[in-house]
Amino acid sequence: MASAQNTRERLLDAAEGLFFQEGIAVTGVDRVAEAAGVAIVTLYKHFGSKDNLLREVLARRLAAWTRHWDAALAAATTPGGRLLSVFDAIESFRAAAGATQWCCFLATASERAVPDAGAGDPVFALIRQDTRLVAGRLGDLAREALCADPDGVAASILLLYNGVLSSLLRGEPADPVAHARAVARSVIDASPREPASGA
Amino acid sequence: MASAQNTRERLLDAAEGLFFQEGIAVTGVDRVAEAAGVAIVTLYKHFGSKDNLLREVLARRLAAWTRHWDAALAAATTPGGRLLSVFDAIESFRAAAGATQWCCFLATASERAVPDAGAGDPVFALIRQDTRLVAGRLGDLAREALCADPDGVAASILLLYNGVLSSLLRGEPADPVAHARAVARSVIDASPREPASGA
DNA sequence: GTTATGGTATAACGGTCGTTATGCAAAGTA
DNA sequence: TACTTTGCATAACGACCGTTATACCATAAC
Repeated sequence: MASAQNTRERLLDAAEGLFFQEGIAVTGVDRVAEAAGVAIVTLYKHFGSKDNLLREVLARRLAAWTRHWDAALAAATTPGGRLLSVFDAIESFRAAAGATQWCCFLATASERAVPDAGAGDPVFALIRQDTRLVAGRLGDLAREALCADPDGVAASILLLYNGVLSSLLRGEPADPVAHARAVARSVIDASPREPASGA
Repeated sequence: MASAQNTRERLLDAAEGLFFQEGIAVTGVDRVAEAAGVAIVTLYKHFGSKDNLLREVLARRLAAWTRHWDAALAAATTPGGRLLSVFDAIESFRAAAGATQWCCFLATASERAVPDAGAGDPVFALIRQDTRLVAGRLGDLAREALCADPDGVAASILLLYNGVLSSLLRGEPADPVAHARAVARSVIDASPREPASGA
Protein backbone atom coordinates (compact mmCIF):
# COMPACT_ATOMS: atom_id res chain seq x y z
CA MET A 1 0.00 0.00 0.00
CA ALA A 2 2.49 2.58 1.16
CA SER A 3 4.98 3.48 -1.52
CA ALA A 4 8.66 3.56 -0.73
CA GLN A 5 8.70 7.32 -1.09
CA ASN A 6 5.84 7.61 1.33
CA THR A 7 7.58 5.43 3.90
CA ARG A 8 10.76 7.45 3.63
CA GLU A 9 9.00 10.70 4.26
CA ARG A 10 7.00 9.32 7.13
CA LEU A 11 10.26 8.19 8.72
CA LEU A 12 11.83 11.59 8.15
CA ASP A 13 8.78 13.30 9.62
CA ALA A 14 8.85 11.10 12.70
CA ALA A 15 12.57 11.54 13.20
CA GLU A 16 12.35 15.30 12.77
CA GLY A 17 9.63 15.55 15.35
CA LEU A 18 11.21 13.31 17.95
CA PHE A 19 14.85 14.34 17.51
CA PHE A 20 14.17 18.01 18.03
CA GLN A 21 11.39 17.83 20.56
CA GLU A 22 12.89 15.24 22.87
CA GLY A 23 16.57 15.25 21.99
CA ILE A 24 18.58 13.23 19.50
CA ALA A 25 20.58 10.99 21.80
CA VAL A 26 17.58 10.29 24.02
CA THR A 27 15.38 9.22 21.11
CA GLY A 28 15.90 5.60 20.15
CA VAL A 29 15.45 4.33 16.63
CA ASP A 30 12.64 2.10 17.88
CA ARG A 31 10.59 5.13 18.88
CA VAL A 32 11.19 6.75 15.51
CA ALA A 33 10.06 3.62 13.70
CA GLU A 34 7.04 3.29 15.97
CA ALA A 35 6.04 6.91 15.43
CA ALA A 36 6.33 6.42 11.67
CA GLY A 37 4.29 3.25 11.88
CA VAL A 38 6.98 1.11 10.28
CA ALA A 39 9.34 -1.62 11.41
CA ILE A 40 12.85 -0.92 12.62
CA VAL A 41 14.20 -3.07 9.82
CA THR A 42 12.54 -0.81 7.28
CA LEU A 43 14.23 2.19 8.84
CA TYR A 44 17.60 0.56 8.37
CA LYS A 45 16.74 -0.54 4.85
CA HIS A 46 16.12 3.09 4.00
CA PHE A 47 18.80 4.93 5.92
CA GLY A 48 21.40 2.44 7.05
CA SER A 49 22.11 4.08 10.37
CA LYS A 50 20.73 6.54 12.87
CA ASP A 51 23.40 9.05 11.99
CA ASN A 52 22.49 8.83 8.34
CA LEU A 53 18.84 9.36 9.19
CA LEU A 54 19.77 12.47 11.15
CA ARG A 55 21.82 13.68 8.22
CA GLU A 56 18.91 13.33 5.81
CA VAL A 57 16.56 15.04 8.22
CA LEU A 58 18.93 17.99 8.46
CA ALA A 59 19.41 18.09 4.68
CA ARG A 60 15.67 18.16 4.15
CA ARG A 61 15.24 20.91 6.71
CA LEU A 62 17.98 22.95 5.08
CA ALA A 63 16.31 22.61 1.69
CA ALA A 64 12.89 23.51 3.08
CA TRP A 65 14.31 26.49 4.95
CA THR A 66 16.02 27.72 1.81
CA ARG A 67 12.78 27.45 -0.14
CA HIS A 68 10.88 29.45 2.47
CA TRP A 69 13.52 32.15 2.49
CA ASP A 70 13.53 32.27 -1.31
CA ALA A 71 9.79 32.84 -1.30
CA ALA A 72 10.01 35.57 1.34
CA LEU A 73 12.84 37.13 -0.62
CA ALA A 74 10.81 37.16 -3.79
CA ALA A 75 7.93 38.83 -1.98
CA ALA A 76 10.12 41.66 -0.68
CA THR A 77 10.39 44.78 -2.79
CA THR A 78 12.75 47.25 -1.13
CA PRO A 79 16.42 46.49 -0.35
CA GLY A 80 15.65 46.93 3.34
CA GLY A 81 12.70 44.59 3.03
CA ARG A 82 14.92 42.00 1.41
CA LEU A 83 17.26 42.18 4.39
CA LEU A 84 14.30 41.73 6.74
CA SER A 85 12.93 38.78 4.78
CA VAL A 86 14.80 36.32 7.05
CA PHE A 87 12.26 37.03 9.73
CA ASP A 88 9.32 36.58 7.38
CA ALA A 89 10.87 33.27 6.39
CA ILE A 90 11.08 32.15 10.01
CA GLU A 91 7.40 32.84 10.47
CA SER A 92 6.28 31.11 7.30
CA PHE A 93 8.57 28.16 7.95
CA ARG A 94 7.29 27.68 11.46
CA ALA A 95 3.71 28.06 10.34
CA ALA A 96 4.20 25.38 7.68
CA ALA A 97 6.45 22.95 9.54
CA GLY A 98 4.42 22.79 12.70
CA ALA A 99 6.90 24.78 14.77
CA THR A 100 9.40 22.15 15.78
CA GLN A 101 11.10 23.20 18.98
CA TRP A 102 13.72 25.58 17.66
CA CYS A 103 16.62 25.48 15.21
CA CYS A 104 17.49 21.88 14.37
CA PHE A 105 21.05 22.81 13.39
CA LEU A 106 21.83 24.61 16.60
CA ALA A 107 20.12 21.84 18.56
CA THR A 108 22.31 19.27 16.86
CA ALA A 109 25.43 21.34 17.38
CA SER A 110 24.60 21.69 21.05
CA GLU A 111 24.14 17.98 21.57
CA ARG A 112 27.13 16.65 19.67
CA ALA A 113 30.74 16.99 20.66
CA VAL A 114 32.43 19.24 18.14
CA PRO A 115 34.85 17.05 16.18
CA ASP A 116 38.55 17.85 15.97
CA ALA A 117 38.78 20.93 13.79
CA GLY A 118 35.38 19.96 12.43
CA ALA A 119 37.00 17.34 10.27
CA GLY A 120 35.01 14.77 8.43
CA ASP A 121 31.69 14.63 10.26
CA PRO A 122 29.00 15.05 7.57
CA VAL A 123 26.44 16.15 10.15
CA PHE A 124 28.62 19.06 11.20
CA ALA A 125 29.15 19.83 7.54
CA LEU A 126 25.40 20.45 7.25
CA ILE A 127 25.45 22.69 10.30
CA ARG A 128 28.25 24.72 8.77
CA GLN A 129 26.35 24.82 5.51
CA ASP A 130 23.37 26.35 7.28
CA THR A 131 25.57 28.96 8.91
CA ARG A 132 27.22 29.79 5.62
CA LEU A 133 23.84 30.14 3.92
CA VAL A 134 22.46 32.60 6.43
CA ALA A 135 25.64 34.59 7.00
CA GLY A 136 26.48 34.69 3.31
CA ARG A 137 23.05 35.76 2.16
CA LEU A 138 22.79 38.48 4.77
CA GLY A 139 26.14 39.84 3.66
CA ASP A 140 25.07 39.83 0.03
CA LEU A 141 21.78 41.53 0.84
CA ALA A 142 23.54 44.18 2.90
CA ARG A 143 25.82 44.89 -0.06
CA GLU A 144 22.78 44.94 -2.33
CA ALA A 145 21.26 47.55 -0.03
CA LEU A 146 24.43 49.59 -0.42
CA CYS A 147 25.19 49.67 3.28
CA ALA A 148 28.47 51.43 3.97
CA ASP A 149 29.38 48.67 6.45
CA PRO A 150 27.65 45.61 4.98
CA ASP A 151 29.51 43.10 7.14
CA GLY A 152 28.58 44.96 10.30
CA VAL A 153 24.91 45.16 9.35
CA ALA A 154 24.89 41.51 8.35
CA ALA A 155 26.50 40.53 11.65
CA SER A 156 23.89 42.45 13.61
CA ILE A 157 21.03 40.80 11.75
CA LEU A 158 22.61 37.38 12.12
CA LEU A 159 22.85 38.08 15.83
CA LEU A 160 19.15 38.93 15.92
CA TYR A 161 18.38 35.84 13.86
CA ASN A 162 20.22 33.64 16.35
CA GLY A 163 18.42 35.50 19.11
CA VAL A 164 15.02 34.66 17.66
CA LEU A 165 15.87 30.97 17.46
CA SER A 166 17.14 30.63 21.01
CA SER A 167 14.29 32.79 22.31
CA LEU A 168 11.92 30.22 20.86
CA LEU A 169 13.74 27.62 22.94
CA ARG A 170 13.70 29.71 26.09
CA GLY A 171 10.11 30.77 25.63
CA GLU A 172 10.96 34.37 26.32
CA PRO A 173 10.64 37.00 25.07
CA ALA A 174 7.30 36.01 23.60
CA ASP A 175 6.93 36.83 19.90
CA PRO A 176 10.67 37.25 19.33
CA VAL A 177 10.23 37.60 15.57
CA ALA A 178 8.34 40.86 15.89
CA HIS A 179 10.91 42.29 18.28
CA ALA A 180 13.80 41.19 16.10
CA ARG A 181 12.25 42.67 12.99
CA ALA A 182 11.71 46.00 14.73
CA VAL A 183 15.27 46.14 16.03
CA ALA A 184 16.67 45.04 12.68
CA ARG A 185 14.73 47.71 10.86
CA SER A 186 16.17 50.42 13.10
CA VAL A 187 19.65 48.97 12.60
CA ILE A 188 19.19 49.13 8.83
CA ASP A 189 17.67 52.60 8.90
CA ALA A 190 20.45 53.92 11.09
CA SER A 191 23.12 52.40 8.86
CA PRO A 192 24.76 54.90 6.50
CA ARG A 193 24.46 54.18 2.78
CA GLU A 194 27.17 54.19 0.21
CA PRO A 195 26.73 56.63 -2.61
CA ALA A 196 25.67 54.43 -5.53
CA SER A 197 28.81 55.01 -7.51
CA GLY A 198 28.43 53.98 -11.13
CA ALA A 199 30.94 51.43 -12.38
CA MET B 1 44.39 13.54 51.26
CA ALA B 2 41.64 15.11 49.19
CA SER B 3 38.94 16.67 51.34
CA ALA B 4 35.33 15.85 50.67
CA GLN B 5 34.70 19.42 49.57
CA ASN B 6 37.57 19.21 47.14
CA THR B 7 36.24 16.00 45.63
CA ARG B 8 32.77 17.46 45.21
CA GLU B 9 34.07 20.46 43.34
CA ARG B 10 36.31 18.40 41.14
CA LEU B 11 33.32 16.28 40.20
CA LEU B 12 31.23 19.36 39.48
CA ASP B 13 34.03 20.81 37.36
CA ALA B 14 34.39 17.62 35.37
CA ALA B 15 30.65 17.27 34.86
CA GLU B 16 30.29 20.90 33.81
CA GLY B 17 33.03 20.56 31.25
CA LEU B 18 31.87 17.28 29.76
CA PHE B 19 28.11 17.85 29.88
CA PHE B 20 28.23 21.10 27.98
CA GLN B 21 31.09 20.38 25.62
CA GLU B 22 30.06 16.91 24.52
CA GLY B 23 26.40 16.70 25.47
CA ILE B 24 24.64 15.50 28.59
CA ALA B 25 23.07 12.28 27.37
CA VAL B 26 26.19 11.24 25.50
CA THR B 27 28.45 11.72 28.52
CA GLY B 28 28.45 8.70 30.80
CA VAL B 29 29.00 8.96 34.53
CA ASP B 30 32.14 6.87 34.13
CA ARG B 31 33.74 9.56 32.00
CA VAL B 32 32.79 12.23 34.51
CA ALA B 33 34.35 10.24 37.34
CA GLU B 34 37.43 9.52 35.28
CA ALA B 35 37.87 13.18 34.36
CA ALA B 36 37.55 14.12 38.04
CA GLY B 37 40.06 11.44 39.00
CA VAL B 38 37.66 9.68 41.37
CA ALA B 39 35.80 6.39 41.44
CA ILE B 40 32.26 6.07 40.16
CA VAL B 41 31.15 4.98 43.61
CA THR B 42 32.40 8.26 45.04
CA LEU B 43 30.31 10.17 42.51
CA TYR B 44 27.20 8.35 43.67
CA LYS B 45 28.15 8.83 47.34
CA HIS B 46 28.16 12.56 46.71
CA PHE B 47 25.29 13.10 44.31
CA GLY B 48 23.13 10.00 44.32
CA SER B 49 22.26 10.13 40.63
CA LYS B 50 23.33 11.63 37.32
CA ASP B 51 20.29 13.86 37.27
CA ASN B 52 21.12 15.19 40.69
CA LEU B 53 24.67 15.89 39.59
CA LEU B 54 23.34 17.84 36.62
CA ARG B 55 21.04 19.76 38.93
CA GLU B 56 23.91 20.81 41.18
CA VAL B 57 26.06 21.79 38.23
CA LEU B 58 23.27 24.04 36.96
CA ALA B 59 22.67 25.51 40.41
CA ARG B 60 26.34 26.32 40.76
CA ARG B 61 26.40 27.91 37.32
CA LEU B 62 23.34 29.99 38.12
CA ALA B 63 24.95 31.24 41.33
CA ALA B 64 28.22 32.06 39.59
CA TRP B 65 26.43 33.83 36.77
CA THR B 66 24.44 35.91 39.26
CA ARG B 67 27.64 36.91 41.05
CA HIS B 68 29.27 38.01 37.81
CA TRP B 69 26.26 40.06 36.84
CA ASP B 70 26.11 41.62 40.30
CA ALA B 71 29.71 42.70 39.95
CA ALA B 72 29.16 44.15 36.48
CA LEU B 73 26.05 45.87 37.76
CA ALA B 74 27.97 47.46 40.63
CA ALA B 75 30.61 48.71 38.23
CA ALA B 76 28.07 50.45 36.01
CA THR B 77 27.23 54.06 36.77
CA THR B 78 24.57 55.32 34.37
CA PRO B 79 21.08 53.76 34.03
CA GLY B 80 21.90 52.88 30.45
CA GLY B 81 25.17 51.31 31.53
CA ARG B 82 23.31 49.21 34.09
CA LEU B 83 21.07 47.88 31.33
CA LEU B 84 24.13 47.03 29.26
CA SER B 85 25.88 45.30 32.17
CA VAL B 86 24.50 41.91 31.07
CA PHE B 87 26.97 41.92 28.24
CA ASP B 88 29.88 42.86 30.50
CA ALA B 89 28.81 39.99 32.72
CA ILE B 90 28.88 37.55 29.82
CA GLU B 91 32.43 38.56 29.02
CA SER B 92 33.71 38.37 32.58
CA PHE B 93 31.92 35.08 33.17
CA ARG B 94 33.35 33.50 30.07
CA ALA B 95 36.81 34.81 30.87
CA ALA B 96 36.65 33.33 34.35
CA ALA B 97 34.85 30.05 33.65
CA GLY B 98 37.00 28.98 30.74
CA ALA B 99 34.28 29.61 28.17
CA THR B 100 32.27 26.42 28.27
CA GLN B 101 30.52 25.95 24.96
CA TRP B 102 27.54 28.22 25.40
CA CYS B 103 24.62 28.62 27.79
CA CYS B 104 24.25 25.54 29.96
CA PHE B 105 20.58 26.21 30.63
CA LEU B 106 19.63 26.51 26.98
CA ALA B 107 21.80 23.50 26.19
CA THR B 108 19.98 21.47 28.82
CA ALA B 109 16.60 22.70 27.64
CA SER B 110 17.47 21.74 24.10
CA GLU B 111 18.50 18.23 25.02
CA ARG B 112 15.68 17.31 27.36
CA ALA B 113 12.08 16.70 26.44
CA VAL B 114 9.99 19.45 27.97
CA PRO B 115 7.88 17.82 30.68
CA ASP B 116 4.10 18.07 30.69
CA ALA B 117 3.32 21.68 31.56
CA GLY B 118 6.80 21.84 33.06
CA ALA B 119 5.55 20.04 36.12
CA GLY B 120 7.87 18.70 38.73
CA ASP B 121 11.21 18.36 37.00
CA PRO B 122 13.74 20.17 39.23
CA VAL B 123 16.17 20.58 36.33
CA PHE B 124 13.60 22.51 34.33
CA ALA B 125 12.86 24.53 37.43
CA LEU B 126 16.46 25.77 37.33
CA ILE B 127 16.15 26.63 33.66
CA ARG B 128 13.04 28.64 34.37
CA GLN B 129 14.80 30.28 37.29
CA ASP B 130 17.57 31.43 34.96
CA THR B 131 15.05 32.85 32.52
CA ARG B 132 13.18 34.63 35.29
CA LEU B 133 16.43 36.09 36.61
CA VAL B 134 17.48 37.59 33.30
CA ALA B 135 14.05 38.69 32.12
CA GLY B 136 13.08 40.08 35.51
CA ARG B 137 16.27 42.02 36.05
CA LEU B 138 16.19 43.51 32.58
CA GLY B 139 12.64 44.68 33.19
CA ASP B 140 13.59 46.24 36.52
CA LEU B 141 16.60 47.97 35.00
CA ALA B 142 14.51 49.33 32.15
CA ARG B 143 12.06 50.77 34.65
CA GLU B 144 15.00 52.15 36.63
CA ALA B 145 16.17 53.87 33.47
CA LEU B 146 12.69 55.39 33.12
CA CYS B 147 12.05 53.92 29.71
CA ALA B 148 8.58 54.76 28.49
CA ASP B 149 8.18 51.16 27.29
CA PRO B 150 10.31 49.21 29.79
CA ASP B 151 8.93 45.80 28.82
CA GLY B 152 9.66 46.42 25.16
CA VAL B 153 13.22 47.53 25.85
CA ALA B 154 13.77 44.57 28.18
CA ALA B 155 12.43 42.19 25.56
CA SER B 156 14.78 43.59 22.94
CA ILE B 157 17.79 43.24 25.21
CA LEU B 158 16.76 39.73 26.22
CA LEU B 159 16.53 38.92 22.53
CA LEU B 160 20.05 40.23 22.02
CA TYR B 161 21.23 38.31 25.08
CA ASN B 162 19.84 35.08 23.68
CA GLY B 163 21.42 35.99 20.38
CA VAL B 164 24.85 36.30 21.94
CA LEU B 165 24.56 32.89 23.55
CA SER B 166 23.48 31.03 20.44
CA SER B 167 26.00 32.93 18.34
CA LEU B 168 28.70 31.50 20.58
CA LEU B 169 27.36 28.06 19.73
CA ARG B 170 27.17 28.75 16.02
CA GLY B 171 30.54 30.45 15.93
CA GLU B 172 29.18 33.33 13.92
CA PRO B 173 29.04 36.27 14.07
CA ALA B 174 32.45 36.42 15.69
CA ASP B 175 32.58 38.63 18.79
CA PRO B 176 28.80 38.68 19.25
CA VAL B 177 29.08 40.51 22.58
CA ALA B 178 30.46 43.65 20.97
CA HIS B 179 27.77 43.64 18.30
CA ALA B 180 25.01 43.04 20.82
CA ARG B 181 26.22 45.81 23.06
CA ALA B 182 26.30 48.26 20.17
CA VAL B 183 22.81 47.35 19.02
CA ALA B 184 21.48 47.41 22.57
CA ARG B 185 22.94 50.83 23.16
CA SER B 186 21.18 52.22 20.11
CA VAL B 187 17.93 50.57 21.23
CA ILE B 188 18.24 52.23 24.63
CA ASP B 189 19.22 55.59 23.19
CA ALA B 190 16.33 55.53 20.74
CA SER B 191 13.86 54.58 23.45
CA PRO B 192 11.78 57.50 24.72
CA ARG B 193 12.06 58.33 28.42
CA GLU B 194 9.29 58.92 30.86
CA PRO B 195 9.28 62.30 32.49
CA ALA B 196 10.65 61.60 35.99
CA SER B 197 7.38 62.37 37.69
CA GLY B 198 7.86 62.83 41.43
CA ALA B 199 5.80 60.56 43.68
C1' DG C 1 43.22 0.92 69.66
C1' DT C 2 39.12 1.73 68.26
C1' DT C 3 36.12 4.30 65.43
C1' DA C 4 34.59 7.33 61.92
C1' DT C 5 35.53 9.36 57.51
C1' DG C 6 36.40 9.61 52.71
C1' DG C 7 37.94 7.12 49.31
C1' DT C 8 39.09 2.77 46.40
C1' DA C 9 38.46 -1.62 43.43
C1' DT C 10 35.68 -5.23 41.60
C1' DA C 11 31.70 -7.01 40.07
C1' DA C 12 27.31 -7.41 39.04
C1' DC C 13 22.13 -6.07 38.04
C1' DG C 14 18.61 -4.88 34.72
C1' DG C 15 17.83 -2.13 31.06
C1' DT C 16 18.34 0.08 26.64
C1' DC C 17 20.92 1.11 22.81
C1' DG C 18 22.23 0.62 17.61
C1' DT C 19 22.51 -2.90 14.45
C1' DT C 20 21.97 -7.23 11.86
C1' DA C 21 20.24 -11.98 10.37
C1' DT C 22 16.56 -14.86 9.14
C1' DG C 23 12.34 -15.81 7.25
C1' DC C 24 7.75 -14.61 5.63
C1' DA C 25 3.76 -11.82 3.50
C1' DA C 26 1.85 -8.77 0.30
C1' DA C 27 1.67 -6.25 -4.14
C1' DG C 28 2.93 -4.80 -8.61
C1' DT C 29 4.98 -6.16 -13.18
C1' DA C 30 6.39 -8.71 -16.90
C1' DT D 1 2.88 -17.86 -13.45
C1' DA D 2 7.29 -16.13 -11.97
C1' DC D 3 9.93 -12.38 -10.18
C1' DT D 4 11.07 -8.17 -7.96
C1' DT D 5 9.99 -4.84 -4.70
C1' DT D 6 8.67 -3.34 -0.23
C1' DG D 7 7.62 -4.18 4.04
C1' DC D 8 6.69 -7.10 8.11
C1' DA D 9 7.77 -9.94 12.71
C1' DT D 10 10.97 -12.14 15.64
C1' DA D 11 15.08 -12.65 17.62
C1' DA D 12 19.44 -12.04 18.67
C1' DC D 13 24.27 -9.71 19.10
C1' DG D 14 27.50 -6.91 21.62
C1' DA D 15 28.05 -2.81 23.81
C1' DC D 16 27.08 0.56 27.02
C1' DC D 17 24.12 2.75 30.27
C1' DG D 18 22.87 4.22 35.32
C1' DT D 19 22.99 2.16 39.58
C1' DT D 20 24.05 -0.73 43.62
C1' DA D 21 26.38 -4.26 46.72
C1' DT D 22 30.35 -5.95 48.82
C1' DA D 23 34.60 -5.59 50.74
C1' DC D 24 39.00 -3.26 51.45
C1' DC D 25 42.35 0.72 52.48
C1' DA D 26 43.99 5.04 54.18
C1' DT D 27 43.97 8.92 57.47
C1' DA D 28 43.02 11.13 61.63
C1' DA D 29 40.51 11.93 65.84
C1' DC D 30 39.06 10.27 70.40
